[in-house]
Amino acid sequence: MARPNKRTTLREVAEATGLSTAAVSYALRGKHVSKETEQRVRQAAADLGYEADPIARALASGRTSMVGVLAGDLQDLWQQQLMAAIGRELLAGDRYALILDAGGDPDRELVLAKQLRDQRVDALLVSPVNPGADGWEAIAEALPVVAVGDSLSRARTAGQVIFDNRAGIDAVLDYLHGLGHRRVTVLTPTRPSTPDRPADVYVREAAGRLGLRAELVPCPQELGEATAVARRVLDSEPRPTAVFCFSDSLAYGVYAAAAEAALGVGRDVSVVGFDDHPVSRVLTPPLTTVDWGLAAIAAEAARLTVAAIEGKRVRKKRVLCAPTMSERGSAVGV
Amino acid sequence: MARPNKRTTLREVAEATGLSTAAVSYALRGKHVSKETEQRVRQAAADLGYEADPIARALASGRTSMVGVLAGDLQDLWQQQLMAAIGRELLAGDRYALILDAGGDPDRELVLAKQLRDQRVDALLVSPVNPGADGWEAIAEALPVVAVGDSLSRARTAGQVIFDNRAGIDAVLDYLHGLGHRRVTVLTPTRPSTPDRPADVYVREAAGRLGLRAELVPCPQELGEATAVARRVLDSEPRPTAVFCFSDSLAYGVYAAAAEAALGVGRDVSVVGFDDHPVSRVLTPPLTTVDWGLAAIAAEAARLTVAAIEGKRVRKKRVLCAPTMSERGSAVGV
DNA sequence: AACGGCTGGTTAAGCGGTTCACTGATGCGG
DNA sequence: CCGCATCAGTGAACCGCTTAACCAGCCGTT
Repeated sequence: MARPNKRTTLREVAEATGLSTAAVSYALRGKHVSKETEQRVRQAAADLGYEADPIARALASGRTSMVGVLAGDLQDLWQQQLMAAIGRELLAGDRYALILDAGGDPDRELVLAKQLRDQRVDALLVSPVNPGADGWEAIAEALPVVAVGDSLSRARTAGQVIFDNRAGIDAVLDYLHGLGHRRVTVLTPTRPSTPDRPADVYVREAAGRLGLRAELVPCPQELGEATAVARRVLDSEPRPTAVFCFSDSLAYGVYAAAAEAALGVGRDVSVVGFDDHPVSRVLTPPLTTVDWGLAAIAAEAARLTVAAIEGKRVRKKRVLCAPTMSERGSAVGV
Repeated sequence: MARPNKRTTLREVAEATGLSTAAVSYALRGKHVSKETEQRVRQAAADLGYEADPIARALASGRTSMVGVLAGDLQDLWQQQLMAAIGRELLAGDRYALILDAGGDPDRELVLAKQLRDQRVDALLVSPVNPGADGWEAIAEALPVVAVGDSLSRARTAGQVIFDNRAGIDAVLDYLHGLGHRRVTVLTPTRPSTPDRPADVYVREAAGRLGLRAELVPCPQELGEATAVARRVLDSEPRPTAVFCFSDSLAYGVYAAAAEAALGVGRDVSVVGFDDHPVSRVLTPPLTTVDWGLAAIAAEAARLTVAAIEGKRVRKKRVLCAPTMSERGSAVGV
């Protein structure tokens, strides 16, 4: 009763055409009716300016045409880019992205996921998020879940777009090792409750293999806080010769801290990022980073999600994204 | 019928307590029932794990607890930031942001606004968007519209958060003039169908007043395209001594183009931005820009929106954001 | 004693679609 | 010419919640 705005309803179209509401409903979705009445109904609907109410439709059919998108941390600029791209991609397919931001808090992810499920979204697209916790099962049971992220998730999903993190990490550490670096600090996103992420393990393994000292330091994505952490890292004795950041956002913090300390990035300290955000190439020196192909990721994620909703069986439920090193000027030999 | 997942329904709670569904409905919203039954119902609901279905509720009540947010162009990094902030802000008030991106296409804005209306969002929050076109009236009639943007909109709105664009533009051009610049190129977002935006007018007026030559050049926000445009600007003869960009994203394009041409920003050409995106301070030299106070904007926008939904009368329906020049190293005297 | 006014609750009518089960024609092979 | 499948279309039961309208007590008035 809240909004007494008179939308034209299905019933009115039915009356106008002298058909039953059922017939109209079918006709508008091109099912089960003769070509002729379909045309008649379409015409009448257009004349009356009828458009189906998504809410009513959702209640009756159980479908909403909304996809819940759960972002791990929208402070991360790259994730902002990804969300924007996913939103566009879904909209192109006449679906809406309901984007929620866990703000880097792993405990929050599940709560938000449940909220999205209660909103009756048709599917859930979780982006860099850790679906390791219990409770995800219950959600995956209720609706298709597509995961975009670091590592293969053993949870049941309708699809996964995976960054081959091990390959990316190996590539970067190999690269740094080749340049002669032996003391590397690795800035990782803060994720208090998940101490043993695969990424951390990959780093340790690669470091062991290469015989270099890699110190893992958790770091918030927000620039101010990242700068503060980077400040401490650059102040530490002995100073690492290189800093490897798990996201370009974190690398920006290192640039800021280095500038404050009058240290030259690419001269006094090497920096490598992990995303290839557009602005990274604008920095001085341009940030050497790892490109995952954001556009493709967004497209694949959307494709898998839509396929899952429509119940189509997809050829590849798992898409592996290979890393490409964008070698620029921020990392040099010691 | 689509999802046969058995949620607990209101009816089940009613049966469990021996009350009518109406009583339960009232009780859970703390209305019209005795303290005692309210407790009893709450308990039963908790025991059964009942949570109201938002869709059914929306259909019956006409309220969805979703706010439609229309972004003018999510290629702009600052708008990404703004959307993220608005999303957080609304979520904190138990509302969801349904964010759609017009991608810089003014013709698209109205279409998307209508889609949001049809989704029965409780309110519409339009961010840097031009609600000048016809058709907005019809939307404002159907639901409260809050505008965040450059200029005072004469359209009926439930609230406005306005960047005092004239003040910002004056400040920048005064500043550049004071530094001795007389030939300035102004990069403005592309908005084909709105040739006479207030901002353009402000620029012309200020330029006239100060006696400096200001050339307006439209430019897409996407970095690659912005770089291309900037390239042409920097190649032109005579080269402008300063480039004033209507968003920091555009300024990044100028940085990129300048680097290619081996021109030093702040040496061979001055650059001023218009947003103060976090990374702007990380560039070399740090970008001189105009800060509007993003956090406050997001908070005010959310406040106005929520107030409008709840029908509260607000004290200030119009919030004017004053610009602050963040004077850094990218603009210097000629 | 009759009356009016709470209080705490019930009944039932929606909200605007979807979809299942069913009916009346029509077409068609045998 | 009959039985049977097919096609178009209808009726009505939902989907799960909100809310206007009504009702039965109970208490305090005049």
